[in-house]
Amino acid sequence: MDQILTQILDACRQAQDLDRSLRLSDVALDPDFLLATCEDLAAAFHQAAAALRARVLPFEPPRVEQQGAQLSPLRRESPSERRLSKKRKKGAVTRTVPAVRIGDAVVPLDDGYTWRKYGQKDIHNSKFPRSYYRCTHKSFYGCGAKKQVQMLDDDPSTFEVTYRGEHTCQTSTTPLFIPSIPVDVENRGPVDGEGSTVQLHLQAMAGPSSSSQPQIHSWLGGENRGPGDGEGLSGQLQLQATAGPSSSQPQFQSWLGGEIRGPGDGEDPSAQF
DNA sequence: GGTATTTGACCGCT
DNA sequence: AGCGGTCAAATACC
Repeated sequence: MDQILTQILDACRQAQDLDRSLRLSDVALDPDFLLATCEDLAAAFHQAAAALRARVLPFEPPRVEQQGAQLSPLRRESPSERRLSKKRKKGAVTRTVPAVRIGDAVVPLDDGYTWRKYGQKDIHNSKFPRSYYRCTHKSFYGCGAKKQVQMLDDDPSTFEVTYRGEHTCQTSTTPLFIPSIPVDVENRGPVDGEGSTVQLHLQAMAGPSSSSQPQIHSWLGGENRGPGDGEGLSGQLQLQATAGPSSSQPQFQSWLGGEIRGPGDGEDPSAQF
């Protein structure tokens, strides 16, 4: 548990650092810096939340649409996908995952498991290669879980992730894409003696799907800048941090929109994220 | 030295 | 025959 608390506190410190940076204004004018920082923050809180879920909830596989389920009308199968779907084995499940930038690399949002890459292939009629991963604990626990990751041709900010097999290992953290429970973490640390409060609120927002929405936005310069624009987005992860008791406005807001395809959209919003 | 990643080759399915 | 999925040797990284 100490390790989880350390993760949370580290994330909180990052948020406080950003708060200070924003007050200094210079770096606050750099959208690239802000985007990178927000994404780092999101990843840090995400990992802490995953670790907490691993403690709170028993093991549960990712709640995702079943393979072969009808796709959203906004997301038609490409020829290659149609071909692949014929070949996919029964039981495989696919979902779209927002991309996050970690350093120079763009990777799918962490799903809470640890994976080992064992292959990569260029796929016919796809611009981007497909990567193949298996559970890191395959050798130790004989865990047969695998996943395939591929960037979408028409939306490089989104990855299509296909899961196969089930995790039999117990050491992996519980996946992030499980029924949402609001997580509120308050850290009333002695920073600057002001009793700064950093709140993390992860919540799923129900609504009609809209795959045309960009997946990740910086709060500066984007078309979608806040909750108002978020209406109608499905499966959004909201990360909002406020710092300082005297703040009359949020210091930053990062919106990560992870649309989840399939007929389940809107029917069972609690199953998203 | 151990572990993870890369990448060409191989195999099975359609 | 073409393609996707996996293997395994080579390489990189810690």
